[in-house]
Amino acid sequence: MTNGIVNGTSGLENQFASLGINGTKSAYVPPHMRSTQRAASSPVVNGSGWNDSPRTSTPPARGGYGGRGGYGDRTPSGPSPSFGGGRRTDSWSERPNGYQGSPRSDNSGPRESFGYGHWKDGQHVVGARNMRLEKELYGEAEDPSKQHTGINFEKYDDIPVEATGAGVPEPVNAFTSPPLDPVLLENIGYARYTTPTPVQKYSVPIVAGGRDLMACAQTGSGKTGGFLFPILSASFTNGPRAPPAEANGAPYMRTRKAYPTALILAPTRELVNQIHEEARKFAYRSWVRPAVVYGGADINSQLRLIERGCDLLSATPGRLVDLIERGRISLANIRYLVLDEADRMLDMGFEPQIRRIVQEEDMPGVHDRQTLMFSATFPRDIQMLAKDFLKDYIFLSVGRVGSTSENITQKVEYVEDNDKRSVLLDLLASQTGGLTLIFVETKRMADMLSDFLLGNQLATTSIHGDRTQREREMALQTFRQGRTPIMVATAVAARGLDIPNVTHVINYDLPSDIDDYVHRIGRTGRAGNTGVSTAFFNRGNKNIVRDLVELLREANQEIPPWLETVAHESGFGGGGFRGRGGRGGARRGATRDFRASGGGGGGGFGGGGYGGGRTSSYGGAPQYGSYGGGGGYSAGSNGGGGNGAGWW
DNA sequence: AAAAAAG
Repeated sequence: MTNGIVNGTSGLENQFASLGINGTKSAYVPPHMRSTQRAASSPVVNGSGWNDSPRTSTPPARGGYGGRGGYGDRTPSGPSPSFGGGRRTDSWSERPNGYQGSPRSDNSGPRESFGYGHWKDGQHVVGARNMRLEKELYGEAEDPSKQHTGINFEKYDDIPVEATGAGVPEPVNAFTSPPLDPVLLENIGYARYTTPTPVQKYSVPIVAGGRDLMACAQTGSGKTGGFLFPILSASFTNGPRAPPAEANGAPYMRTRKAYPTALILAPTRELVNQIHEEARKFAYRSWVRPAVVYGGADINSQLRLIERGCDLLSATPGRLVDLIERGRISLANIRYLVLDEADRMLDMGFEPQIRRIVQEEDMPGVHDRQTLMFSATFPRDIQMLAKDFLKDYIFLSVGRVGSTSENITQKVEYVEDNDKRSVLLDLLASQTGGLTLIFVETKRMADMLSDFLLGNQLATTSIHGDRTQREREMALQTFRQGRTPIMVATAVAARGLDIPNVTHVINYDLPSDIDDYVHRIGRTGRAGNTGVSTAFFNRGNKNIVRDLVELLREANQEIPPWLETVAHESGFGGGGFRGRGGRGGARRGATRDFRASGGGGGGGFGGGGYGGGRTSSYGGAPQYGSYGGGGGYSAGSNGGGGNGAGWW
């Protein structure tokens, strides 16, 4: 049994492997060689007779799906309203009830059925290709808003990974079958993902091995794929699970209740929407019907949609509870529970709702499901809370432990409240291209500031919780498209949103919690791209200054001397009480497996299985060795601007 | 103290 493994994905053994020295592992392909080699000869898919399927960086042309049979009917007819009877068997449960998976969401005519698969007689019947749908899901090869190119693979392989817990499996180094289902590999190819990110390399075998997971990974590091890939892969292979018989014995087909097998919870509506869109990409042509529910939108249309298929459900907590109360969704069939932005989901505002959904409805217990938690930050007290929902989990930490990405150049400027507007205008005037996201602390300030910017002929939109859902989604859309390249936002946009081409995040108001800061600036510098963040700091922000300085130091950022002085002077005073009971002096930022640092002292470890895992930091290959200047932001504003320590 | 999440 391995109690703890510590690995860097560019560790020595991998370098040896690339030289052919280590014959036992799959050959390591240097990052810069991967796409070319793949396009030239090496098929991604192997081990299941799919080697003849062409794979290039673009989806194969129609008909290029030249695989073999074995998936049964792949005729263009796709699923028709006629199937649905008959008996099936599957490896998840044996129920002679003729259940064939979710109702079709493609019952509007044969042509519309293209792109949707089904499960029949223990076989995954993959739907025919649907070029219109593919275009919608994956975009054009040239459309940058639909894809994640620019991924800095060189940097990915310098990212240290730390996995602790009993029996950590070896990471995978490529998208291959096994362990991934061939249908999923096809979809990954359509989405033009070529190499798993570090979090995916680990999460795939961990989830495939039936383990629970607490994953702490940098923003923009592929967390969504980290849970969607293993869940969808297993779902494709295992087929649907028949819903349990209702207590009243009524045949389930007569109820209009949905029985998802995977549930993904996230803290904002927009994030849930984004996850759902990713799920649609990777569930393409399979039997799995992704669905999404969240508040602020018409519930009846959501009800109609989940009636047409709801196998993998992305939801915000409030609307989900509503639908459970209405008897339209049951969690009795859940196999996989995912908490995205898990530290937020278990924070004061959400924890009671989460507890209700997970523990007080009909969801299978912790031993009868797999639970996965993901976040960029994972404070120790939240980890302790999280153990209620996990069993003998593996803790995964990707990236500089508990710190932010060096892809982001972080600047801090001293700006009095009264000067913020004019400094902001100067800052925006010096912008060149790219999108700018401006964070403020209150909804009212978001309105006022966006009005102010609009009054200065700057194409600006805003997003916050008092705007209608329609307005929120429109704001996000015009921002993404660059029609309003400036967006003023509250915390609603701080987490998880993946908006390509955000080059600048401005903390017009600093948050009081350093983790909020980490998530906010994580809206830029995504997927290996670089970005800039600027924070306006003044005496009102003393409460965050020590954590901020510490964070900047860990991320190898320049620290303005005056800021260091302030941090020093605030001593014990600033921090102190954080309003979140119990957190007290718990060190923030340094996100480690709390089990490894004496966490057992407080009441033992729930699962009981954790023997002696240890955490040690990865000290091997030079991390971010090539990161040099950062591109012209180094000498700038921070030091000079006359912000002496005398202010304090 | 504020934001988010049900209506």
